[in-house]
Amino acid sequence: MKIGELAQVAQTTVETVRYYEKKGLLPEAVRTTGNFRVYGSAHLERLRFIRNCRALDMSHEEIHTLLDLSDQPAKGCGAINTVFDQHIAHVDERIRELLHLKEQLAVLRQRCQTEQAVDNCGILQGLAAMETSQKPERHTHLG
Amino acid sequence: MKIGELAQVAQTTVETVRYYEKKGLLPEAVRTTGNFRVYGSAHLERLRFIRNCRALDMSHEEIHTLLDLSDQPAKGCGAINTVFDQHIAHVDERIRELLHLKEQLAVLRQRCQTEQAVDNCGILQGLAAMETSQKPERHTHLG
DNA sequence: CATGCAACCTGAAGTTACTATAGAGTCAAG
DNA sequence: CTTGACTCTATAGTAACTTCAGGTTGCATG
Repeated sequence: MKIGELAQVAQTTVETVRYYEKKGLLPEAVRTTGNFRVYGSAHLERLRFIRNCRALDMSHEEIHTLLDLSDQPAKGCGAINTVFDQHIAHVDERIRELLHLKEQLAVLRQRCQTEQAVDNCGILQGLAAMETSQKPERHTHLG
Repeated sequence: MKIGELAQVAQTTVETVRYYEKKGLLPEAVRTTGNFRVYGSAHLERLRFIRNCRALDMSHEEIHTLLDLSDQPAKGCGAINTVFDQHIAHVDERIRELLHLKEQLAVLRQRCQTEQAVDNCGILQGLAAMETSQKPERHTHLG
């Protein structure tokens, strides 16, 4: 099949497929005489795998690692489980961060219940006065 | 004060300060004869405000809007509250997304409790077989 | 006075994971 | 033989910075 069909059955776009190839997540496809890419079921499987990992918010780096590991059947799957567990930890971390943010936002929100003059707006006052305690170190690739 | 001191007291970096100026979040600073930027307390206040908004994961666009609104004391703070409420909704949405992810990850994780041959790894099988139901439409700027 | 060094300057490129655009080539149908 | 859908490459844009290269400024020391 050609790239359009591949993209469609894998629920993604043509541009994304070409992008994955350029980034080395998908192996290069065979070309027709007219220079069109041609794909088989192995490509489709791999692309589906990648898209599923992305749907779980894994980074390309994580996916690359998983693909490399699964291409080496000699080794067991311990390393795979490790990558997976680390990713779960990323997600947990980000959830904790966001819950903390939500709390701070709720506190600020309470400071302005009614429409007022800007000078009296409790939210603005809070935003100006807050002490930036949180350092923006990201321990996760999740935004 | 010069840019280094400003950055330090506002808990950020020199590069970030220059970046905010270029992007129009911070007004341009007066320069010394040697072309060094010089800042006063108004700049510091605004920079702190921006950093606090960033600590709450607001986008530059949201911050820009807030700054514009607070520069117009004529109007009330209704619009400000609206921006704020929308941001809270962004955070909530992202939390929901991540909780959903976490659930899917947990299910997958259960499929491989022990070290095995790669071919038998339930996680890999799951990643290959999953149906990409979730479309990656982002209703939030939070990654 | 020369020299060293930290702090400052500008402009451009790199980061992530794509998306979008421009301009050109391929191929099957009418 | 032309139309139109599909494909190709290469480049730029997105968010919010960070990093880098290469060049000043200004203060202190020898």
